[in-house]
Amino acid sequence: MENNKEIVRKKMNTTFSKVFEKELLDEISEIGVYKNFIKGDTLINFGDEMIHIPLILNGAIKITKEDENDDEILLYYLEKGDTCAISFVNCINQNKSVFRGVVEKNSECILIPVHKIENWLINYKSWRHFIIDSYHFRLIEMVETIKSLTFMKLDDRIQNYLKQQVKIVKKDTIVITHQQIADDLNSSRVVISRILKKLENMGEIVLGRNKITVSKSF
DNA sequence: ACATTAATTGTGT
DNA sequence: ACACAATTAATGT
Repeated sequence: MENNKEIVRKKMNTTFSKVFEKELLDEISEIGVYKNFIKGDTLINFGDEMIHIPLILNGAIKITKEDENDDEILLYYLEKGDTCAISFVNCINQNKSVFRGVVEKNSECILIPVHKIENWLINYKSWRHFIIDSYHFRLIEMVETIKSLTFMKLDDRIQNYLKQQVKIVKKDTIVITHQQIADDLNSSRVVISRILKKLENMGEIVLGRNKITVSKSF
């Protein structure tokens, strides 16, 4: 694949040109592998060895963790310009992944072999910043999530969830069932249905089978 | 066009 | 939480 290099370079320039310095961009085009993932693909699973770090060009990846009763907890989504910060820990100590990453929306990624990661931390300021920022952002986001878990009513959690989805698909119509929402928020379908109905009556959203349309002001 | 069926959503207890 | 009713989409005839 000789033109892989070209693709990587072009893609990097559109999404990451502001983030990384020239030399690093060069290295990435040398070594990165461009990959396309479609919805439903599993990027990384529990126990998998981390051999690559993904840089997300677009689309969305859903990151989950399994709890004791092996149901999944939704941690966060990776979107354009993101990377899986948590996975760096795994790489650096050669650990297996504790998380699962499933493609939520067709995504383009550039895969970076892990052995480069550490060198770049030393050699490139922009890389350091990228990683640390990424960590910082995740941390903030997780704090928000915890806050919403402990303090916020399910009503608000659903609203947050919907906002998130709207952002991901960039449309105001989400294709999803109540059951799936319930799974993501660790609630039950009936409760979700009731709250969604309430939101519909308040004019915030319009419900349809397998879809939810949020109003403009949402 | 109509009937059947399965999946999703709504509601009362 | 459960059970059941109602609605919707898909499929076959």
